[in-house]
Amino acid sequence: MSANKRMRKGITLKNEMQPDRKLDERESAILNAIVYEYILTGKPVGSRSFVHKYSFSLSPATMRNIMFDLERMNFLMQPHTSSGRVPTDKGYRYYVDSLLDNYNFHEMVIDEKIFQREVQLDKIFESVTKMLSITSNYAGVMLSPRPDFTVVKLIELIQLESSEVLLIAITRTGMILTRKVAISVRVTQDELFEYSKFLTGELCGYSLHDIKERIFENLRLDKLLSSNRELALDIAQIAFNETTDSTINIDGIENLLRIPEMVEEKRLNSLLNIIEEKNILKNILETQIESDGVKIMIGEEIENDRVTGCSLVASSYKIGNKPVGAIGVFGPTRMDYEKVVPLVDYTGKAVSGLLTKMSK
Amino acid sequence: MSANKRMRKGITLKNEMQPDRKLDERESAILNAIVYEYILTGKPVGSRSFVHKYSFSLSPATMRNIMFDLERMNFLMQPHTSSGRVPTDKGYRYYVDSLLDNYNFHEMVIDEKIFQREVQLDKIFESVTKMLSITSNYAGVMLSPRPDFTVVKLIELIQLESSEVLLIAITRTGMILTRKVAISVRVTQDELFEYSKFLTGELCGYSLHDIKERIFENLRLDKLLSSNRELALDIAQIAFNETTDSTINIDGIENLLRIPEMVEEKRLNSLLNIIEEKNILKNILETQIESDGVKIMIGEEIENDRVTGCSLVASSYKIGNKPVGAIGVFGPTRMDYEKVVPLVDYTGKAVSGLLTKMSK
DNA sequence: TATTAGCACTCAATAATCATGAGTGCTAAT
DNA sequence: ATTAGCACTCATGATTATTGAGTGCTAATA
Repeated sequence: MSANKRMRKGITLKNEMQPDRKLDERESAILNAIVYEYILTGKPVGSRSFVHKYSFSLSPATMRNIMFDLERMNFLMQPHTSSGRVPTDKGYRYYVDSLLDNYNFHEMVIDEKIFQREVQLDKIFESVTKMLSITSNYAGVMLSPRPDFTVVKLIELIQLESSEVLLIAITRTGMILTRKVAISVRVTQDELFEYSKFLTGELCGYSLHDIKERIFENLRLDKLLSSNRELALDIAQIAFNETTDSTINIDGIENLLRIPEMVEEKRLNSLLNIIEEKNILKNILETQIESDGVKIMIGEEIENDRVTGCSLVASSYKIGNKPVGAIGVFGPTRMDYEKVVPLVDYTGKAVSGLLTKMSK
Repeated sequence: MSANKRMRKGITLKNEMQPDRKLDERESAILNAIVYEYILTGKPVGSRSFVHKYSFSLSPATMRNIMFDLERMNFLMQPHTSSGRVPTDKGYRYYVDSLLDNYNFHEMVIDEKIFQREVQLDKIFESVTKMLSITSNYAGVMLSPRPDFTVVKLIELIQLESSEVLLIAITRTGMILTRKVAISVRVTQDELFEYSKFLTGELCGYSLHDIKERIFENLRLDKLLSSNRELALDIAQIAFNETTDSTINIDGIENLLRIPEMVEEKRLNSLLNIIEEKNILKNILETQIESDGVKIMIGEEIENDRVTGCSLVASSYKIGNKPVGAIGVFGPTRMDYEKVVPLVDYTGKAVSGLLTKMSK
């Protein structure tokens, strides 16, 4: 008898994980409902009230048996004996995967004008993160494109001091990079103007990365350069050599501080770590650039010792077909995925569209 | 009999504030020691242990009498009857004023190289706030100079699209302002180069404020302008018309979250308000620009409903003799003023020195 | 007259006890 | 396979005592 079997296992295997098997339809529905309920209330889900609240035509006892099975398969856990059940990371994962399977990523009503009003790129980054945090009520994050892979459109040199030149590079997306370069020779404003035209001519259309890696070599090899042009190249080479790294924007930390469970010891520490050391989130987001669509990292799936009990819903965004950066929403494991997932998905697509349009 | 007098007042006047009078030396010393002790421990200071710890040659009873007097004069208060005393805002104020009187603002050992390594202005702002927060263990804040009052050194126009021009203004302090301006006429790169020279010639040496308020008028009145120059002026006028506001940098909020008393209800709210709405701190700091030296705002002295139980130690900084911005340390009222005050003072002077040097 | 010892009183904080109720697992009946 | 029933667990919250550091006031003292 399976009740017997269950009983015996209940005694001997209680803490042993059960080999994975496919959940039947009822189990699946119940697991998802439990996770849903827990996300809603934050309280361990117990058999009696749960059966009642969701009008399952099941007795609490049966529910207990099912919950017991789900626990043995590591989808659920009990904070302490004789308390209700709480989802494990694996439980959340199951829930989220079902969500992603079923979700119809249809249009959402986010005003695209938020984006279109902004002109300067870093303002866009700011307003996107702010929008993400406000509409999700968690923290919004955005990883800017690696400037390395943005394409230069225009280069301009300006004299600052007799021995200092400012190089301004404007990219297709409208990013403005400025670099001061010290020079030893005196040059006139008119000469600089010439250099600018020369540099723009040679470097326009290439990415910073290409410029750094190949262009200078090629130019120096292929052509007989006048000493003037040589100097122009020197300046540019110094300017572009400095590594430019992508930046991370985070907004809405205060939302997280308003969530009671985030202010508890370990999670508060995760949070403080993240405020203090933005690179943590940056590294995490960087792993998401290459993957398509919405990606969700739950609890320990975020492989960073300093972050526990948190989740990240992320999406890359593209310029044309090339993924260049990522956005996301960061919050507690018990997050309203149902709301956040489509938000991140939609925003990612909107940002892609906008940047693609801008860089034409 | 004064004991009698005290007694009677103790009954009838207990909660009535006593008119101000000058504290005698012993009272003064004791008050300061109480505040000091409270800053140290965070626990209400009681007569017995206090007398013992600080080896006063006084009995606890006498100490109680003195504390009673100090309470009547509103320097101290009791969280509840029969608990030790806690400083009021006025008590902190007294303590801090004594500190300021006695403090010898001698050299501190902060590595000035922190500043000198940075070239770009906003990097400096970031590193100053970071430094303030790290060395104080509270939150560091910095209000940038009002760009309005920075002096333009150079103007450069760059063609972006056929109908869009980028104006770059470089200020004496090395700040780089960029503005996109839409134009209806077609111009060549060479013409823009001409305009740039013209604009630099006319506007160099004036502050943004002056440029906005007077220069354009004057130029248009005094000279017969070619239509070209007219266009150049139009572009500049549009670019400069956009109000540029000073920015606020805040760093080290996480330090505040590590202080238990800051995480309690009302103060946590002050904190959240400040994270959410940076303008609050900005407005507060703005009131400090004009005042010289270190200013301290304690508790309710910060006249903002959304901030309670906090203090700000601030100092303005100058370019030459003109105060242009402010820095500060923000933390709980129970702050280690003795450490923070000289830090802010020194940093203010260092920033002044640096900016003054940069703008020469 | 200023200080202090002594006393009665207050009150926050802690620990100890108890009741409650929502939960469990297991057995046996359906 | 499901469920009713039962004994058991345990977090939570209320209640009560205990303790200890504090107070204010009186009366004695230097």
